[in-house]
This record gives sequence, structure tokens and C-alpha cells, in this order.
Amino acid sequence: MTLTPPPQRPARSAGRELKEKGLFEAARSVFAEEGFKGATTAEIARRAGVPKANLHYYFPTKEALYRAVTEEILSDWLAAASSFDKNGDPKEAISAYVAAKMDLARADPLGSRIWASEILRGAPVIKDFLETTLADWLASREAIMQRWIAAEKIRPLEPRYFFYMIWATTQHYADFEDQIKALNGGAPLSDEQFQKAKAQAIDTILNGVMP
Amino acid sequence: MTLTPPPQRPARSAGRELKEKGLFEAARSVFAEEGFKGATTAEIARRAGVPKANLHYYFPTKEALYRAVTEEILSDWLAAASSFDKNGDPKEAISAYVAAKMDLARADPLGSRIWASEILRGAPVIKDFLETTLADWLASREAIMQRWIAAEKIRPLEPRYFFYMIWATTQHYADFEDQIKALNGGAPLSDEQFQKAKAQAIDTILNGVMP
DNA sequence: ACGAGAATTGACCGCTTGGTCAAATCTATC
DNA sequence: GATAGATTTGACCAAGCGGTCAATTCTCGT
Repeated sequence: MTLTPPPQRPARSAGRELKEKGLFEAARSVFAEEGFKGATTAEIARRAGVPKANLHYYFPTKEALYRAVTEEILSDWLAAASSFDKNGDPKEAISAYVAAKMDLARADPLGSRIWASEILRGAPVIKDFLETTLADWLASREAIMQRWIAAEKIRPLEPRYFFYMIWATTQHYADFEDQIKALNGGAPLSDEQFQKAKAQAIDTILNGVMP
Repeated sequence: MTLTPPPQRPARSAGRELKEKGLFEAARSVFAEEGFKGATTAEIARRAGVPKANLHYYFPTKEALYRAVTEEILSDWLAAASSFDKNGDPKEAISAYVAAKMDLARADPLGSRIWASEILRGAPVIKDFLETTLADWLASREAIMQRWIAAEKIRPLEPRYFFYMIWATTQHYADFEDQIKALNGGAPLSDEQFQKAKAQAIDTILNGVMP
């Protein structure tokens, strides 16, 4: 579960990380568009501007590359999740969390799509993360929300379904971006439109849960 | 845009529709799991229990089969959408619509997943549907909601982002079923759990929008 | 029972896939 | 400038892909 394994030799070279990064970003875009199975190493190499054989020098298999991409996404997800904990007040915690998830969907739609595609195919690679890290995160935040319910700070509800609504709504703006584009005259949401969508998501969700 | 083209000869045979149906259902499951590109005609034929060459007798290409599957999904989507119009009262209309979308996600998760996968890859096949039929549907329901807002029957908001929340939340239960399973101890939601999730979705969305 | 068209299927084709490999080249240290 | 290791790459391979085809079998109206 190491997210950024330190290089065996610190001064390996300046060019190496750069080339790895290029392949990594190319892989993200291809995996997001085509899914794991649909993605081809030839296309990834083409976008990175290197011969396919060179890709296999840095990442021995397509799955190794995919796993590297995946780990970063899980790490970003957890970073956004931490904004739920920065304030003990329900209204503040929920607002901050929804805002952070909306911002993440806007900043890294590819990551969200790779996640969605991974779940659609049965989550073979991240199943362990879902069953351990994510399940633990959810359980402890459910406990927090149960306390809020007991204190009548929020309406009584099943916290996990509430989190599903937050995840679904925020990630929708990344995963279904092409549908949103088609419904927006062919253009992606402008920054103003997105800010409005974000404010409304926070608002509606808060109104939905505050007593 | 013909959804169910009538057979050229009515009494073609009883077995034909049955075999087509078998291939159709096998295709649905493979497309839902693997996406269009990841799905193989060999696997579809295997699940349907027929030789691959026989599949190509009924559906000349993989894309023809995919398009047939897709059309049914769009038709089902529109059928569920009609429940928004069965009542002029905002509370009733929204409740009925969310309920119908939740029921559809439960009854046909494969359809929802194929839709999601199609959007993720850029919606090449249903783009036309999104830009015409779906955009028209959305525009006219936005007009209805604007009237509700003017009459102060619901809070002021941008109706389209409200619909995105409904779509995202309801379809999440189909598209992310494997994630929900992992967070539910490995088991899919029981009927009771799902009914609770459905009631809460309706409730939270209504509270989010009613003044 | 027979003929014609519908349906079935094993074998096959050209192409793409993920991955390999050996030869060539580059880089850094002494 | 020699040498050892890191890096680069064209050529290649076995497996899998969507789709074709000709030969066969089935079905049914007459």
C-alpha cells in the first residue's frame, strides 16, 4: 500500500522521473477513455511519444502501470475525504466535504472516471482498498453522524446512504461530463456554471439533512 | 430511432425470437461488465450457448448488437422519466420520479451500467439521443420547475443541476453496486436495505428542494 | 417425400494485442 | 578514453480479435 515508493538510488537521473511521468499521464488519459481492457499499451506509448518497447522498460506490464495510476487516485480520494474532519460542526463538515469532492471532480476528472470504470468491471484491483480502508473510513464517519443525529443536529437518516448521495452527485460531474456537455450545447461547464453547480450541490444536500 | 422493428414475416418462427433474446441478454451482461471495446463476441456467444458464427447470423456486427441493446435502455429511461409528469404537484412529481429511477436501477442495473460505460467512452452511439431527445426532455421539465420556483412551491435553484443530482444518486445504486457491496460486508443490498435507501433518497432530495 | 429457403457451424483470415529480445546507444565514473 | 551499467528501439511472436464462408442440417408448405 506504499503510495510513493522511494527510488532505490536517489540520484538515478533527472530524465527518468520525467519520462515515467509522461507515460503515467498518457496512461491516465487512455485508461479513463477506454477502461483497463480497452486501453492499449501502443496507444499509451504513442501519446507519451515513446516506442512501445520503452514503455515496457519502465512499467513491465499494462497492469503494473494501471496499478500505479490507481494508487494515486485512492490517495487523492482520501485527501479530499479528510476535509470532512476539519470541523466538528455538521454544517461546516458537510459543506467542506462536498466542496472538496466537487473540486476534486473538477480538478481531476480522469481519476474519477478511472475509478468509475474500475468499479464497473467489478473492482478487481481496488477491491481490497474498498473492503478495508474505505470501509473503515465510512464506518467511523457513520459513527460521527450518528452522534449528530442523537444530538438532533441533523435529521435522522442512515449515514451511509447519505454519503452515497454525496459521492454520486459530486463524481457525476466528472464521470458524466460528456453527457453534461451534450446537455449544455456541446460545451463543457464554464467555471461560473461549475461554481453554481457546486454551490447548489452544497445547498441542496445541506437542506436535505439539516433539521 | 425505431425501438422494436416489426419482423418482416410475422410467423417467422417461435425459436428465432427466443434465440435473439438469448444473445441479447448475453450481450447485455458482457457489455455491462466489459464495456463496448472490452466485450468480445466470442464471450457473448459463449454465454448465450451458441457458436460465434451463429451470433453473426442474427447480428451482423458487434456494433449492431450493441446498438440494439442501447436502444432498449434509452426506451426504459424515457418510460421512467414519464413518472415525473403524472402529477402537477412538485412534491408528488419529484417523489414519483426519484422512486421510478430507483426502481429502474434496481430492476435493470445492467442497463444503467451500459449507459454509464457508454458516456465514459464519449457517448459515440447515444450522443444524438443526448443532444436531441434528452436535451428536449430536460428543457421542458426545467420550464416546469421554473414555474414552481416562481410560484414559490420549491426553493429557487437551477433545475438542471437538480436533475443531475437525481440521476447521479439513483443510478449510483446500479453503477457502483460492486462498491456498495464491498461496503456492505460483501453482500448486495437486501430488499429491505434498498427500500430504506430509496425512501431516504426521496426524503433527502425533497427536503433539499422544498421551501 | 421433396425442394427451397432458413438456420447452424467448424474452419479459416487478416489484423491487433501485450509482451519479448538482442543489438545499439547513451551516461557516468574512474 | 575505457568500461560497466542504464536506456532505447525495431523486429518479432503467440494469442486473441471481429468477421467470413462454404458445407451441412433443419423446417415446412406443397
